[in-house]
Amino acid sequence: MGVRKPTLRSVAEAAGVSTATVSYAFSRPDRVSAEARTRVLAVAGELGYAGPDAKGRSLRTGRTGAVGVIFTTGLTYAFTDPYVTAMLAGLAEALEPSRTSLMFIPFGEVSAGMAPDQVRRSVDAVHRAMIDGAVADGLDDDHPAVRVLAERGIPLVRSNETAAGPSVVIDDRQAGRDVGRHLAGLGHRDIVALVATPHEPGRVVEVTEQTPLFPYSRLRLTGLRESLPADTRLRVISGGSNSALAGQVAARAVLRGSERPTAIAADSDVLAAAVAGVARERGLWLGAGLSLTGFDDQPVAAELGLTTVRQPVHRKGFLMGRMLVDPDSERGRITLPTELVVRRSTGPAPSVRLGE
Amino acid sequence: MGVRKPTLRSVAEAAGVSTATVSYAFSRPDRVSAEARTRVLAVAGELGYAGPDAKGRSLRTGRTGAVGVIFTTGLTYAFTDPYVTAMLAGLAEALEPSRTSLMFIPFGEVSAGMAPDQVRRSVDAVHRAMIDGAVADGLDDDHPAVRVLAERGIPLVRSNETAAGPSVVIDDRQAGRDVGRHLAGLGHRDIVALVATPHEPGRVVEVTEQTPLFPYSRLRLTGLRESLPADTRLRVISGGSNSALAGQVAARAVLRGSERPTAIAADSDVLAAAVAGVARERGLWLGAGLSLTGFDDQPVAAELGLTTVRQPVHRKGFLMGRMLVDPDSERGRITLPTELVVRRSTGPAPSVRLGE
DNA sequence: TTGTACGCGTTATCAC
DNA sequence: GTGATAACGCGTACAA
Repeated sequence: MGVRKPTLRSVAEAAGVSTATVSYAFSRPDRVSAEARTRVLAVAGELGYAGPDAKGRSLRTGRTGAVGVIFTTGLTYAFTDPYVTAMLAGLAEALEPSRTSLMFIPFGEVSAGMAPDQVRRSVDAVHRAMIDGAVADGLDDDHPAVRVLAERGIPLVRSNETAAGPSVVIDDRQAGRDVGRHLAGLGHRDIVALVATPHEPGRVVEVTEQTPLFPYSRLRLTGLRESLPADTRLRVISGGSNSALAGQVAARAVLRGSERPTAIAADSDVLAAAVAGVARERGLWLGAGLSLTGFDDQPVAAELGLTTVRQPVHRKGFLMGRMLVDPDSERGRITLPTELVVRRSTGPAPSVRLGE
Repeated sequence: MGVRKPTLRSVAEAAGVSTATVSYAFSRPDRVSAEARTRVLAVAGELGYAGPDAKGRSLRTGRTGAVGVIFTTGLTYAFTDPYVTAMLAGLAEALEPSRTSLMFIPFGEVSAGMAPDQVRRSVDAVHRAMIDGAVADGLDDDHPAVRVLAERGIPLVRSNETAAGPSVVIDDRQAGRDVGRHLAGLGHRDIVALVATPHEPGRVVEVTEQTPLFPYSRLRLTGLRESLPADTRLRVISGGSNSALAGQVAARAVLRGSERPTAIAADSDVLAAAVAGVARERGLWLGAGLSLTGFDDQPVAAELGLTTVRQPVHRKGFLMGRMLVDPDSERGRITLPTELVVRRSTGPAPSVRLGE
């Protein structure tokens, strides 16, 4: 006596109707007589049949009712990043009306010299994910995950400007220029750009041409460079992936010794907040001894009086979700506005530099 | 000429082999000769076949490679709650080795008088979710989501003590007693317990016997009551679901006028942090004019010098995940320890009360 | 309402 | 050791 789970077919047999009738009784009540329906439901109840199986249904319909989010940072980090959570909130809001679920797909950090076996396993995860569409932030066109999704024919919406295909973006290069112009206008000629790079935070690296960068960082740096006078000294460093720890170690390295810059342009408010903490330890006054900019304009920026670039993160997530779920929504690329919000963390560069 | 997506069968035909061979070529490389394998992969490449379809495979194997997380708070709120994100981080860590994905399933707030239609749609979402297992926090046994999962035969791990079945819990009642004993020992006899309730934050309600509470709140309140002397005045209020806003409105209501308590026991650090902010506005000194306790011991608690109950949230999530993916892991119920962390936000009750 | 192809792959079993 | 055969897995949609 197999006590196997009841199926739609077994219910149909027990109720003496066709499988189609059972299916309709559950999924399209109006397509079946009330009488037949109650009978089917009664039998189903007796047998402990809970309704059409999700896997069978999705095979048949070709849809899964879920949208994937590809993470390249490890979910543990992702959930602590306010940029990410804000975007997810917007995404969730867009999906809620259609009751579409969200699926989180962790993909290791490829560029950080991931072992081939690791890549393979990550690719497999993307391959196996039961999703109707996907969103991702900062994946270049040649990223394995992007390739796999394309092969599978799964629509992908990204939020980086380097993406070919549907995307919701900001003008990162222009934002970089805005920051550079602001700092240059205040007289800063020795600047450190602090970016996040895809590796475990804790180790400080000097960023060179060869260093793998997130697409947005590259664009912002381009903008930054363009807008700085030729005699500006610009160093680019990273303490690892976007986190307080990365900001701390980087700030400690930079603010120690005589090579201290007059301004630090951080690539996120999270990094900037960490720098602010270290600056305070060192007795540096933001906007005086050290100027500091962030990015995103998360709540922490206002709290700290941080000059930063405001971008509509929540809206970004919302629009990405809409592109996937709403067939009537705008296609192609949507560019959202950014705005430099000047607060008290930036000020005139110290006018006299010793040792020059 | 249908340009339909290639299937395993079409690849098999094109390569002149059986479907089994193609399947093995992708999923069990060792089960097929290297020669046949390369041929199959070559043909697959030509046809643009990306490998076995996830939906077909999952129907056949009965597995989806994902576990669900049931949310009753709206994803938008969830992502901003440090308790939730910490638990998710732990969960993600447990799932990562098996490359299991995480699926977020929003379920409206049932107890808050959800419309029947809403309930139905939420139930459907749980029904349709393609998951092998699920975790949930604070769902009672009679919650619709719990019922559906049981009917579907999907393993569920919860983190509330009221759960029958697998769970990872803390002793909430004991934690409540610890808080009560601490406050009573400091002489407090007029206490407000501030809890989260499942409704939109912003409106303050006095909690009565009939008010729907999260299971953990009920237990903590029981413990709190047990440990307070008989002459203690205890009021229980809520400003809505766990959030800064809920804490703010509740604190404003409570700290205004002559009915002000000498201590507030908040059910989370998030709520307590909000209370601390309002207290500061009112010129109340924590630990002197007003004593305040939190719950969870999130980083913010240490920052604010908040007396709170420490619970291993990350570990909770990790163990829940392990129970689902690791068949060798401990079954049944795991109880994790809590600890009252006394900081400067609690102090002796003002010795003389006016108006008594 | 019902009969019945069809969606796509997996895996035990068998034959060489 | 390799490859093929064929029986599933569960529901949906179209035609009758």
